[in-house]
Amino acid sequence: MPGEIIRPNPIYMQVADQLAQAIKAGEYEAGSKLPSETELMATYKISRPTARSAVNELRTMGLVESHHGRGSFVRSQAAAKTLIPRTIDRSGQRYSVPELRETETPGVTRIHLLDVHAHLLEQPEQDAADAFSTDHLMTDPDTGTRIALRVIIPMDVASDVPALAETPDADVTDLYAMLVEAGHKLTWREVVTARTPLPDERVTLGLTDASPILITYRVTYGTDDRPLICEELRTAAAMANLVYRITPERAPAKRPRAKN
Amino acid sequence: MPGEIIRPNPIYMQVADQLAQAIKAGEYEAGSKLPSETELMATYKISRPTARSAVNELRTMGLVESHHGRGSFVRSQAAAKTLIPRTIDRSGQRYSVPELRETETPGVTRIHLLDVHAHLLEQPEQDAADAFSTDHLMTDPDTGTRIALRVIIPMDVASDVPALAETPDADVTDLYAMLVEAGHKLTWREVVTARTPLPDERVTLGLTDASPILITYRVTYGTDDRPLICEELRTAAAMANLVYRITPERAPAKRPRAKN
DNA sequence: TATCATTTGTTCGTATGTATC
DNA sequence: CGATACATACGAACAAATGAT
Repeated sequence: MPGEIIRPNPIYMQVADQLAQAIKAGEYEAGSKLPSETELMATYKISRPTARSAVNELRTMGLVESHHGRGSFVRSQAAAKTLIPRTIDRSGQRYSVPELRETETPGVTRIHLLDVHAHLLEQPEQDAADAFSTDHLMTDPDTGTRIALRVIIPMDVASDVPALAETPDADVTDLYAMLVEAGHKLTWREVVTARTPLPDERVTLGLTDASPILITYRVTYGTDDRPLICEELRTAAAMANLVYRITPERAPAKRPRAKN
Repeated sequence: MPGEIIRPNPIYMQVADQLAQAIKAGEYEAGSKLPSETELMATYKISRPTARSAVNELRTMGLVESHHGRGSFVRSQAAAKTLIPRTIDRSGQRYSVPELRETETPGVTRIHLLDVHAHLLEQPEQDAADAFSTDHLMTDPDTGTRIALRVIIPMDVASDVPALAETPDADVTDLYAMLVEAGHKLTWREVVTARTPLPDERVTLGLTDASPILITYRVTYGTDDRPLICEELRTAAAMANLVYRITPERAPAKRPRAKN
């Protein structure tokens, strides 16, 4: 039994803990109002900064959301979420992805590959290659959920498949078709992570708080398992979930992809 | 052009923004020390609470981590992460999942189905059914990353397949085998989300901060697309990523699974 | 329409505790 | 031991959004 912390937890943590447990236990219904900061001050005999810190904890835990001038409200635990299917449909030699409503016309820029993309596209670390980068912004018409999609096409791939260089902002489905046209046999792998959004991501995704965003990197591999293009999708985890269909593979743990 | 916000952003946000951009631009190397709160107070002519708020933003964004008495340090952006393959291997009639090192002997409890699980397992909302719940805790021996896995087996499924009720804490691979033995033809679908950990999750996953955790719900479907069991996996997104292999489907967007 | 009380958001000041070097 | 640095906590004031009067 190694050194447990004897000193009691900070007050704001204790308060946050009690409120969190009460919420999880259903003592506050979804959508109902949390006690105001003034009320918390009274019931727990604490100062306002402490009360604020406690509520702040609940906010970063995603349990409540606060509204200026109104109060803090319990988030519904199972809110209606946009389900984003991460599947690919096949019809003959054409591969299509589930459609998403495009909000703006995509913008194409020429960039140096960042570390993450360079690693996924198996580019040499130093002297990272140039690439086309296309930013799409989609919106779910039902829920208003925004989804950002960035498509990365390395220059060397664009050289081999000139159609890509002409319309790097085409639909992903069409990009796949161009690669097939160029004689590639396509396979896909996707890596999923999550993090708290950066300030500019909050703006583009229309987020009001710092709750986590889901990020997926989908890499398209061509002949000889050569990585061709990378799609990076970002969306608020509280608004949308990803859905995968898992198909059993015959090969025994093919390409486990050694650690970074 | 509707009302853009003219009022400048809060000071602490502006400071956090500038620091965040500097970090992203590589002006602070990974592992290097951020200016101390006192320095921030001087350079930006702000008070201590404001400086603290700015650093706090960077902390919840996962860009820095603070150490009592030492300072705040820039997190390495591309830390070595455990890659968790979410694939299923097939060998004859046996389906196996990639192995994870078990840390503790799993504990089995009997529970009422929670809303999320009930929804995924398509149980009636009211009078939610009972279920076996098994908690596994795994650790990546290389990185020390902890992974929590919970397996949910509804009672009605356990009744139909008595082997499940006997050893609900068996390896998932064996659970699949029991279902196949009972005559089921298995398919899988997985839903991925993310959120900030609750206090107790921080303890079980050994987290020091409030950075996001990845959560996946894998549902195993049997004959007639009947949902049988649900696996819930949780791990820190900063420590581990999920890897999927995407196999094109012939059917056109089969079962889009209407929104919640 | 205007006013007012309530509530959260931001910012300052100050003090003390505690870990690190 | 002392200097530095972050963590916690209190008090105070004003701003801004909201909803009711």
